[in-house]
Amino acid sequence: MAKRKGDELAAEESPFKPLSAPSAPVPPPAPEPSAAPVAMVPLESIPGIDPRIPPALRANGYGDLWPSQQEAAPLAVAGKNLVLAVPTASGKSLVAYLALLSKALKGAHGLYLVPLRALASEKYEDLKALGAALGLRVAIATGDLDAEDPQLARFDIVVATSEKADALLRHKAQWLTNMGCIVADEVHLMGDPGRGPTLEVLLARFKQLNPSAQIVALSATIQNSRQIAEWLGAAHVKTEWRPVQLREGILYGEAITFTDGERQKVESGLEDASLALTEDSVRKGGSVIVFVSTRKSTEALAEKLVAATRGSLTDANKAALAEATASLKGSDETSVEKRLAKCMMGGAAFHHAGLRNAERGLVERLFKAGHLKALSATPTLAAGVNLPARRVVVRDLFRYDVNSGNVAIPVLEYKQMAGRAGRPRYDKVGEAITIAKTHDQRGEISASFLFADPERIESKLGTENALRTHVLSSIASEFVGDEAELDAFMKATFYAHTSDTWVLKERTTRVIDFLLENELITAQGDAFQATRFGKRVSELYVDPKSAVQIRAGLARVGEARLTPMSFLHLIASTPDMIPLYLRKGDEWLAGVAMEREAEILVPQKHGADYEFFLAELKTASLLHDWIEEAPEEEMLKKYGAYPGDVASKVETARWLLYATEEIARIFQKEATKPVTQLAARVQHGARAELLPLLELRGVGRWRARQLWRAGYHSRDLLAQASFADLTRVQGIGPGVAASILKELGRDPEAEAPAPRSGQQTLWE
DNA sequence: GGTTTTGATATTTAGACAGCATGTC
DNA sequence: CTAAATATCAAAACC
Repeated sequence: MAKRKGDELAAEESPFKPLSAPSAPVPPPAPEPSAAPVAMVPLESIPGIDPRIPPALRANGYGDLWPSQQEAAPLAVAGKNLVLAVPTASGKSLVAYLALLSKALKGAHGLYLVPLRALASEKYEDLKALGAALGLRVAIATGDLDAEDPQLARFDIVVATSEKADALLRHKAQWLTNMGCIVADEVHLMGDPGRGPTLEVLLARFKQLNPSAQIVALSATIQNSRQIAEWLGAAHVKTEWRPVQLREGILYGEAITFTDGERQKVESGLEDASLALTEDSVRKGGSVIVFVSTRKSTEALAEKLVAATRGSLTDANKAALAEATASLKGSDETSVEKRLAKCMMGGAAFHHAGLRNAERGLVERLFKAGHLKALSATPTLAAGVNLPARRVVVRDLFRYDVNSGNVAIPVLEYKQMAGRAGRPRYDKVGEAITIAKTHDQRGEISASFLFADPERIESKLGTENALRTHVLSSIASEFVGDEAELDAFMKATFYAHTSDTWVLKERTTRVIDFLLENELITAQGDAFQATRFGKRVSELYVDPKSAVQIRAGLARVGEARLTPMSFLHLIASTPDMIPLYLRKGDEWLAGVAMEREAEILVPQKHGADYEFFLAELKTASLLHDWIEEAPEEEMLKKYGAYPGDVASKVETARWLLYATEEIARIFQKEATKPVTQLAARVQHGARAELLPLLELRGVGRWRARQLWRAGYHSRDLLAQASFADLTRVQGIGPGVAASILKELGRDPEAEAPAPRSGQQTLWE
């Protein structure tokens, strides 16, 4: 048990004593998680566990059951419904795996739902290894990852994002309707206004489709996890235990005061609080993540963090970082990458969603391996893949919100960031530290974050936005055939479980009206049926509002001067595309608006909405530059965007253009061709002239452009080239050249010089 | 004379799922 | 409408 230093002082000054205002009493500290040896329970002693499971787990590095798992594991194995509310990194995945594997060994299928694609990969790797040891087949299904086999039905366990699972249900994947076990990871996400309703509807649907299926919901510790358990008819297990003890504290001046009352001086010569906290920990062999509220802060801070990390780099660290930095420079070198490389050489890095996925992954790997000593990050890192640090500094507890200025971040979010502290196997304790600038702030932070309970989570299904898409999908997938069935389904949701349903009823009626008016569904008496349009919209997984807007735009095709910009703006004006921010220097967009007026398919917005129109145009303009092969660095500057932003806009555009193409197939056949071509251009980021070359395997935008420059303007011209000529083209090596010729029906082996020893060729 | 520091003022603000059918430098 | 950190630019201090 921690010894209290300076009790007297603590009694007077500790921010953890009750505050003066009796109306807001500070709850007493939670019982200390015991750092003492804990009673582990062997896997083999779980009642009824299949004897094949424990050895498979042990072979994959899992040990005995931690206290946090001991109550839940037997329930999971016995096939019971379960809501497990535990802190991050306390081993809740293992409980889910136990449930899935137990069911699968009995021949029932399992589904593991996650909110992030990166998380899907992580869980898939885990389960694949376990499955291999048990003779079970595991697959992954997300928007951007190969489902190894389109016949997902053949797999015993499928890992999927909730949206992907929802999409599969809309396509009436029969195998999904008789799942034996459904795991919902991070169920507290049900309270997210954007994506929560999908998870909620999905769980309600599974409950309806197969009431005997086992549901295991994993949650962060939230106030009303019991309520979720009641809704799901599940046992509720809540623990605070963590394998690595977590200490939360507040830095004020030069010392940290922890919630147990202990004080600790920060040893550093650096002035700035975040830097001092970093140097203090890194010098003692620790690692640090500093959470801040903006991307810019993340970069500015990382540049300064170097002062705190550089001194602690070993030669091995330096070598690894030098190698990694070199790989970074291999790609188009943008200023963000230069900046990142500079930080990395000093042992620190920044991490936010503006980085490309590869860059984010690189930073994560280097930090995990201990080569990077400190990271500054936006909340991406708190919700994403498992990336712990010995010390977590939550620097910014407020974040800008468009509606209300700077607002305190949710307690749940603070807890998730704090929960990243403590690396199992490396650290005895993890520290989560916030910074107080004034004496008063200490008390405020303590009461509002460290000792505060995370918020309740509330269903966000009651908004028309959420209902529009889910009511349509219910009807289109024939889960619901009339008003009574719709009511019955709505009554089975978490929303209905927690609130009066009259609001829901009223909004549902309005949504039905919207769907009827726009001919997404038809009604005969009380019975509903989706139109061809409605069915397709549901399957395409776009917001019905987007689809209606796209249809309206397509109807004007004859009146406008049709260019790529016409369609790019059409999709950018859709609620499924989040537009780029409008910034100070963006006045040029007004000019574009004038020039392009004849090309725009959507009626221009005026007055107060003019800025929205310009923001849509900005997004469309970025996509237009992309397909005109504008140099990336130039684009990033022009739009104030990051590489990751371009990638995400391109991804969304591809998806919406496909939807546009399909909608055109129904209503405006003559528009399909230009849209198909545009979609290909967006996919590759290239002008139309390169499209034939881009169909070749191994040829992307860069190689295609090089081939074009070398005079190969068509596949025919290319087919006549000699192997030697091709290899002289910038970016085309012997391997690619051979593959191109082979694809064009030539026999490169006859022409190619014998491959040098050790060099791999494509046709071996 | 040129450079750095200081200070007032202007500017900006987290994240990321989905179709379908195969592969960038 | 709200806030705070960072960027920017000009003036002042410094070498």
